[in-house]
Amino acid sequence: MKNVTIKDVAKAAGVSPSTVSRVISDSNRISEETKELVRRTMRELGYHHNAIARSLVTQKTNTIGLVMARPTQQAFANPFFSGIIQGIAAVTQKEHYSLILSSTGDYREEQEETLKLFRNRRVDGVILMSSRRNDELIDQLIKSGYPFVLIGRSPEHEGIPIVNNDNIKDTYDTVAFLLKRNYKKIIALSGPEEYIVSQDRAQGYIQALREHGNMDPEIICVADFKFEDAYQGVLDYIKENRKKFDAILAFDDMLALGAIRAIQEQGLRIPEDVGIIGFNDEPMLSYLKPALSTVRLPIHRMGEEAARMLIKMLNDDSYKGEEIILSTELIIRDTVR
Amino acid sequence: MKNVTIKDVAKAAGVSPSTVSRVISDSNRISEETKELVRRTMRELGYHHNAIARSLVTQKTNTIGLVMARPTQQAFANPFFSGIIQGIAAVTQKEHYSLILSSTGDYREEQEETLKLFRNRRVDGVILMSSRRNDELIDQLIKSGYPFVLIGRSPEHEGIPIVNNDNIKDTYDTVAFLLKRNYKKIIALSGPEEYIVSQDRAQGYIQALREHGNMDPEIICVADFKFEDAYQGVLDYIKENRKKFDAILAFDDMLALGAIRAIQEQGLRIPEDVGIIGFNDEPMLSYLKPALSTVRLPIHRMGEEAARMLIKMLNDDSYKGEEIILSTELIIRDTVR
DNA sequence: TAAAAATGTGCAAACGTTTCAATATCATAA
DNA sequence: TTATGATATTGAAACGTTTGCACATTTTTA
Repeated sequence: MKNVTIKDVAKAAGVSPSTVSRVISDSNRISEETKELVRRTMRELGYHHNAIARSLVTQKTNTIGLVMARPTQQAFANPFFSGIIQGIAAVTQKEHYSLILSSTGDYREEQEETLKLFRNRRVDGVILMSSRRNDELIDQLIKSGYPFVLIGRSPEHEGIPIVNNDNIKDTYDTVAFLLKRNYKKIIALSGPEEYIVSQDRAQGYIQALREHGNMDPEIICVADFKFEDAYQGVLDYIKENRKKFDAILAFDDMLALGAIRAIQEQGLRIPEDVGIIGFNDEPMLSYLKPALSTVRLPIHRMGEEAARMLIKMLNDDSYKGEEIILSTELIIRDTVR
Repeated sequence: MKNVTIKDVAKAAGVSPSTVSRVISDSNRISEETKELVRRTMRELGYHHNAIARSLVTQKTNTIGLVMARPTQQAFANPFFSGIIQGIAAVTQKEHYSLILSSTGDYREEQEETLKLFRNRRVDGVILMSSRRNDELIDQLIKSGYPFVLIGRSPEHEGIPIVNNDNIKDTYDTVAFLLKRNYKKIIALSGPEEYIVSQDRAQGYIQALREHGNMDPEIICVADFKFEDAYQGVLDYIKENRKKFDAILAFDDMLALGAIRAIQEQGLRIPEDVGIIGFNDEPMLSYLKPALSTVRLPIHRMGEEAARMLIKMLNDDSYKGEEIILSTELIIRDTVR
């Protein structure tokens, strides 16, 4: 019941361990007959390579890490992250990489955990699933020369490998669209402003309003990208201001869901009294009634591209990654007139 | 820029590598002064242990694998799995285990991948996120003596470590509840019957009807635990049978969502004309209108318990795991009268 | 005061690979 | 023939730990 090692195979086949190793890597310095013999022996003995031992000498783990960069609870509650993971998993699996998940309670801890992943040689690289202002983790990774790809962007770090959509432009366009549909007073509903994605969308929103010169921007910022927070936030806003808006642009579908709930509860009609557009296109919400209009992000694809890029970086020293900006699509369903 | 190893620390501190190693493991055979000295040296040199090298000798990876046992796409589309992962991640993180994600396109492939995880010594154990009839993977794992915990159950394998709810009973109770609320003709809406969870719920449903002796069971089986399939399935059923039911028990919230959509589209009212209950209590759906009534599973907790059990098995040879059956809670919201 | 026990440390082997450099074998060219 | 170069194979070191055993020193016991 002991593990079959390369040495066992070597002995049984009457060759040296180095030969067996070369057969495994299909080196062209080994004759066909020997290869055949060794392969047969491996099969007979039930040999399987030991990834640990291999990693020790090659200094590669063939593993990439996935760091949420959000509190676990929060991250998993939002289907956006599941989509990203799914995309990443598809690629890692195909490329024979393992995927390890790192997710902790808070940002500080996560930063530490991520660095440990590298220092303890558990991963060859990581994918960061979101970024915040002055992201120290990114500083550290760059300083240490640890390979990573960011899903999102970091204004303070020019030229790092990222996969993203153009949030400023996408938001700008969406606001412009709402104005064209004759909505007069559009407010924004954002998650925590420490995230770059919140900032970028806010910027696009503000810019669009300014350029169309017809009103002041107004952003409701809630504590988390969750419907509970959005629900409460919008409810409070309505009560305080006695309405005073006819459209909400939510920076996330979950937020949009909360907004819908609050609005309906106040007896306002969607989309007649208030129009709503979200972000992400969480599939489930297209089954809502009214079905949510939203800016569709190629979420799955973003995960794929990030994984592909990272793996390429790991295998080609001359490749330092790039900036991939994917385009989005405005999906209009029931929540705008 | 080279990696600081135990040897470097040893040299710098003027002790032997074994002493350094013993300081790391906080052996009580080392004097306090030596420990202090070595620790200081480690800090000064910026030492971090190499998990790979450690694993090679200890024959432990401190890593557990997560196998979906569902096609990737399907698994991630259902929030149930995110919840489980979240629970598992919480525990692994606390116990300093790494979590690796295995998910492939199909069952066959996944089986192979899972065994590889063990054979290539990447994991110490795995958590299986669901089971099917005559699950061969489970056979193999048992045969090879690889530690695992199943979330769910497998009728063919008595006494294996599992975390589950009592699906038969829970479904039975739910049907009984609907009957008490005076629903007369309850049909079931199930996912693929190859999954044990589908079978168990079907059994509970059938049993409840039989014992209350008032009608024949009728189960709509759709291809996947997804709303699209449920929507179409229920639509077809209504059209074929010109209704003929006043309640649907969906074996999953996603299915319930699809059912709601189909029913509303046919101009039937919920809950007056048709009552609906789902399974899982996906949080998002409580924000639906009408808010979904559902059997709440302690999803997060299930993940936690599974991880805890597995880790205990890995660290205590005498502990072979157990059967943890968690209780559920019927949450009544708007979709039943 | 000698023997026994406790305490602290080091040596060297082992974990299972990969890979550099060296060697053995054989056909080819001069 | 003999040197020349391919071709095929091997030996041994290295990757960074842990750990059983031996050794040396100190303390305790009788």
